[in-house]
Amino acid sequence: MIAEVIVDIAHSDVDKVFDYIADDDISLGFRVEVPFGRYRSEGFVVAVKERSEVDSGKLKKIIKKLDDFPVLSESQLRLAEFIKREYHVPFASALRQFIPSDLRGGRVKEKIISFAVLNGDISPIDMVASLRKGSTAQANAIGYLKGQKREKLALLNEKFGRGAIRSLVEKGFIKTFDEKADRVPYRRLEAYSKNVELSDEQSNAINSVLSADKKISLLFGVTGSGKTEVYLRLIDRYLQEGKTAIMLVPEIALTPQMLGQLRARFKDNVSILHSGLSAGERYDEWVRLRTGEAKIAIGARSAIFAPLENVGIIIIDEEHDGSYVAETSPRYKTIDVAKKRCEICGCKLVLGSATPSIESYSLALSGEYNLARLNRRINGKSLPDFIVADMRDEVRNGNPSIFSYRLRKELKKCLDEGNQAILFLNRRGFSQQVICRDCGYVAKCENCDLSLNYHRDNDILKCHYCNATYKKLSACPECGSINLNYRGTGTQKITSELNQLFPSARILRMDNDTTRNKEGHFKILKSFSDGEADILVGTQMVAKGHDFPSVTLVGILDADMSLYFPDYRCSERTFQLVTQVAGRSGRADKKGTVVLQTYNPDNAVLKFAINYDYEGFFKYENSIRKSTLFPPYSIILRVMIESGSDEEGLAGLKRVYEKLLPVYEKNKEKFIFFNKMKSPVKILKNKFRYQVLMRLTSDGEEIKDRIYDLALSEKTNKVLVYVEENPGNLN
DNA sequence: CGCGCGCTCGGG
DNA sequence: CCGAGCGCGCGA
Repeated sequence: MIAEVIVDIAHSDVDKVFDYIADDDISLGFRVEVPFGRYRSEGFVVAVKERSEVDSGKLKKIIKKLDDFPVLSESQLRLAEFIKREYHVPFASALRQFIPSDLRGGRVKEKIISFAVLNGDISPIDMVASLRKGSTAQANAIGYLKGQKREKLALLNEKFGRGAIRSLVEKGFIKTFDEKADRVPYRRLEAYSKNVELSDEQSNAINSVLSADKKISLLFGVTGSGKTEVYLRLIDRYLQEGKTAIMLVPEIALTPQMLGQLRARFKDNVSILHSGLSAGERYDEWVRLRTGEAKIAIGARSAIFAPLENVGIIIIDEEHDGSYVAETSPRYKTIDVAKKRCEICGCKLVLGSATPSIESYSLALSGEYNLARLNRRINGKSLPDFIVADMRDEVRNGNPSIFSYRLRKELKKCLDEGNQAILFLNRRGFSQQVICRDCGYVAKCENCDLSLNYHRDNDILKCHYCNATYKKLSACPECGSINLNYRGTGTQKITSELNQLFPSARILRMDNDTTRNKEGHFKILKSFSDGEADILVGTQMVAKGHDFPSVTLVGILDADMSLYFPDYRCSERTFQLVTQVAGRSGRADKKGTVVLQTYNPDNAVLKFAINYDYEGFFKYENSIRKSTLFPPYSIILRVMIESGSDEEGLAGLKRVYEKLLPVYEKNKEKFIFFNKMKSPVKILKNKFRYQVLMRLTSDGEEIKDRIYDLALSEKTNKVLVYVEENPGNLN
């Protein structure tokens, strides 16, 4: 028999099928070790057949199977083919997504633990009596084991000494046995079960998803409307039909509460895939899914590759979240992969959000998706009220602080009443835009209507989309003020100012610095949830999905920050962030308040957010995208050229540009923009970076594929070339 | 990806 | 004449 093998080398030169002679026990999906060139390589069997077209003299035998089961199913293989095609990566890169990374190279296997029990045929009293005088360690060990059924051998060795234990084993007093360890993560989570009475809206939403003839539903529910319960019911429903389920959440939302809720409901049926797991835990969870022992996979974006068969439903919570787009190769879009998986498996897909992406809502309105709504919070609670603090007034009134008068007042009230507050600092990366502290004016590009970035190195303002440059402003063109702000504030500064304003308040800080270690943000959230602090100060990560019943105040310190970020999605992101973070306030029986600090209280996006007017926002933003030709009304393509050497990088840029130029020349009507340039952040991680930036009309799919192929063919050892589609930033 | 082959260039 | 350096094609 012949096996078609993809060697596990992610390189375009070897990205093709190689035939090997295989034994009968090998079938599609097995990992195998094969002779390759003058070395050996791991590989994936992607097909088996009777005969090969290759000269029989060239054919070699598979050395061995690497696992005793196939690691990939047919449907997973088809999904891998989609990843390869869609994102132009070698087959091996696509296949690697489906297995725990430590499986490669045989780095993980099942964990075996040795246990010991007393030999039940001999009475412990006789054992002790037969010991030589002075064998206290052995006697103690017998005494210890008498009280319990079994104990880990490693622990006994540590407690009583390796010699004593070995001696007891030799005498036959202790018997040992091996057992496969359960590395089930989060086993000790408190079962956290909430009121499970369904509202009419929730029942309707569930029925709508189940009965719709469309495979994909958008579940559009305001914050606190009980989307999670809808997900759980849907999963339960498919489980009862004997099917399996995948639930994706943003990495940051994998909180103890959420995991606890799933464990409480589905017990060992749920498998948690999380970046905080050890390699062994990840492997075990993967095995539990693959063998059918667990039927629900929950995790961040990579859980879309979970080894489940017979999938009934895939749920993507907070579907608008940026973490669903992979930032490293393969740069897959989780929603697109999920759609493909649904197509292959014939299952349902539910996209849930309080603030759907412009793209998703467009598709729901056009009838591509079924639209299910949850318009009210559960238990009839109203959404929190917004108080807008105009920071221009604060500056005028001589308040230089980060905190407006209104925010201080509300904070004091909140603390006095014994409630909790969240302060949200809206910072993505570091602020490079220019804002007038007197009138709120922000410098924008004349061609693109996007905010300009300040470049410290040559002291200019630059548009990252069209490369236009402007002189640095010395005074505000609107009001003439010289009070221009070129930078933002950090969470530390806020924390220390808070300490002075409210010396007795207990403050927790949550940002990239404080959550670096493994379960850092779990700990912070748990501690806040347990009431160990009064105020939580943080960046984006405090915004998502958390449920803290005692929080009655949310402060948004600088709502403008993301509003003028140089990205076509900045309005969308701002609307989403303000809505999400506001949704943390007043979730239980206490009324919530949100103080929103801004230099632009009249800004349309903020006004829509304050009035909880998603529909209004959508119409506004959608028409801007349409008229300025930004996604979903165009495709932005960015070919990145990176090299350790500036000359090589520049040469690479020239090669790529010259390759692409004819495509542009011949298809000008499909291009909105086409140019080569230095990347805005020219040196990153010691690499010189250049780019060809393009915007294609939305019917430019075939051109897109050609650009991928032409650009990637210019990749060399020294010059890295990759393509980004609608990139999240243009650094 | 890692390798070996063969071509080229430059030094001696 | 020889060795180093590089581009290329191969692997089943």
